[in-house]
Amino acid sequence: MEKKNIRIKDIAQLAGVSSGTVDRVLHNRGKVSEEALQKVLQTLKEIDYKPNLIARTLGTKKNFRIAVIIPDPSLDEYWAHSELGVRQAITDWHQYDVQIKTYFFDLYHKHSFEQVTHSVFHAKPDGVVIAPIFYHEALPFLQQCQANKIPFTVFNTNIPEVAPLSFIGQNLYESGRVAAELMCLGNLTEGIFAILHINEDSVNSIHLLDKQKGFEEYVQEKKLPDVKIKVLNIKDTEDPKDTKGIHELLLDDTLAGVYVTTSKGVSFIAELLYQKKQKAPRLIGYDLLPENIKYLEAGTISFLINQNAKHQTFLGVQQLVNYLFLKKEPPQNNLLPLEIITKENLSSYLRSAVPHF
Amino acid sequence: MEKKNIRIKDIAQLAGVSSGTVDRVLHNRGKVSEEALQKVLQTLKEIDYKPNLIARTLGTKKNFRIAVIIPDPSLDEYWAHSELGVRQAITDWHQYDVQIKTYFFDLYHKHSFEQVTHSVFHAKPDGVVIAPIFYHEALPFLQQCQANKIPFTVFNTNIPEVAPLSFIGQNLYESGRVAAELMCLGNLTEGIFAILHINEDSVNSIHLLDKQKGFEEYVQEKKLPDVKIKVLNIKDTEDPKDTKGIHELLLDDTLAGVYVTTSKGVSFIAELLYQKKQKAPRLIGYDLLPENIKYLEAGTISFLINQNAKHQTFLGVQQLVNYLFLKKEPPQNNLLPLEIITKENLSSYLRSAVPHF
DNA sequence: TTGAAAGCGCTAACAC
DNA sequence: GTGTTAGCGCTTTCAA
Repeated sequence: MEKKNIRIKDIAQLAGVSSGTVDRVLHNRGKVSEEALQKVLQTLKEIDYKPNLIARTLGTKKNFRIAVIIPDPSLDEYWAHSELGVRQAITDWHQYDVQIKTYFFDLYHKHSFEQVTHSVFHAKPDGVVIAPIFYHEALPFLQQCQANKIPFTVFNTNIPEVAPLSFIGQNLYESGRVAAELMCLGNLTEGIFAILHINEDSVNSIHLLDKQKGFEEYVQEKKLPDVKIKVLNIKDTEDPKDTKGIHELLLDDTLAGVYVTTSKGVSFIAELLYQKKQKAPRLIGYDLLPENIKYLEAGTISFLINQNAKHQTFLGVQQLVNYLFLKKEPPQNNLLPLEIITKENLSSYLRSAVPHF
Repeated sequence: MEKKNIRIKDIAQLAGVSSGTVDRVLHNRGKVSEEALQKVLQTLKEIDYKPNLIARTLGTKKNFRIAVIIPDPSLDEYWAHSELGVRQAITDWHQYDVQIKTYFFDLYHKHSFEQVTHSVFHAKPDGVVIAPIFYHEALPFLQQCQANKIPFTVFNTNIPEVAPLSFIGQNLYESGRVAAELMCLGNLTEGIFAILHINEDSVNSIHLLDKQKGFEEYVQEKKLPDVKIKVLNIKDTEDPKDTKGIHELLLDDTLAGVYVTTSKGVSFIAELLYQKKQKAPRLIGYDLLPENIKYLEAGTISFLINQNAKHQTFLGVQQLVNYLFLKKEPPQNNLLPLEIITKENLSSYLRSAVPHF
């Protein structure tokens, strides 16, 4: 019963070679005679060898440098959360020889993204974690990484063409469906449902369309003849020209619900509704930003769908480091659950920390 | 910048003692002179030493044996999920010298619980993970563990008196509030709300009362004069005497919602509602049991609150092993989020696995 | 191409 | 009490 674990030494003994040779075979580092190779492969086939990852890590002195590329957190609450995930990872790994360096780019200027990726590439890190917001600019960079065998994990938005080590994110279409479902709850089945894309950095808009599509299709499937869906794009909430549509919308008595597809936008609407103190439409938004929490607790926002920026980022780094450090292959796709946050379950979410690994 | 990490060796050097002494101080194994102790403590205060957990693990040859005590999974779907968490942990740790043995007891017979705890205690494991369903029987056992310095983590239901290494579970009062909140959504504010405790093993009933209280208080706070709450206890769904009340209830036209506090009970109600094809009251239950999933997808069940048995159990084992193996103190309380599952976000939950550590 | 051996940071046994 | 030392399983260097 007390099966001792099989060690490289054991394999060496069984195969009649030295442990060095076994190691060379295991990592096909070459410099192994055909004969020795066969002997080792043979014994490997016969037994179930699982390397001791802990010992491996200790044996490898290599000090990794990994680069995390995200939007500047000081410009955006959502990305501020994301950065917390990096922070977490940094402190987690600090004591080992893993240096995690964060590179910020300006969410609103693709040029700054290009600059950042250039300097990252120049720094030749051992791995990259990236939120590839700007598709067209990210693509060549990631291809470069690929060519140079720099592994990378991608989160927030995927770029499947470059086959990242892993992708962490959510299914946005389903996210839209969930929002629609929550909107329809309790026979809220007539009037206007508004979909608001607020303060979208234009690059993001493609993804917001996925949410919109999910929302629309759900409503369509429900066959609600008395529901009208209205879509509004608001570039800048500071610009009266842009917000005029919103004010009109909110005055409409038949407005039954508002779905804001961006995390930062919903508190703007909540604020307006809160001020006007009118019969409030149901309001659904994203993420546990401080402002959003405030209005969720006040009851102005009915639901928040949690995109869990912190967790996404943390997982991205985690999986990359595990891969580099422990040679542990992560799952290729990590679609996180679409968490529904209400006034009553909010605190249970705020309490529970990001899982530590 | 390239601060090398501080090793025990470094501390020894700084304090002018040997690494053996430092180790003794760090783990207060005694056999250290007051003088040496002070010198080491002093340098420890001056620097920020973080042990290399990886090296520590490798250095400790001890092979741990840990016992997991849960209800027999073959008797109960909920606990079947729980066991999956143990399985996960077993495979995770198998290759290291951690032997995890599961002990099942009969959920419906406290005597079997006693028997199991006896044999566990007899086996003198290095640690225990337990779902202490039977409070009165669990208490003396855990006190025994305490006295014998066998660390233990507790999940599902807490026994704070014995100060477990950690507790993993949910806040049941809040859980009830969430259920009530979901029940009231969309102005479902008149008629009967039924709270059903179904197939409760009598020991569990105390905890179900927490849920009930949360539900009732939420409704009370909402001040809904047209809502009546009805509480039913159904011991055995096979017993016509017990189920008579249910059938009557379901015939009542003013029945607006049904909240089933146990994970196994809700599919029974769903089945009845499904058959009768009547104007369905809103149905809320617990957990992603196969039957429950079926009725959630069919629309008969509106919401499931996920208690995440698998994750709870997995975490329990995980934290104990981390403590034993890496000497990593877990957080004392782990109240997991109250996850709201609907038809539309279900698949996102089914997809996402238990986080691997 | 191969084997032997040092060493990663820590633990624990063993002399002194 | 204290310092020394031999591992833990793996990687990696260095002779042979």
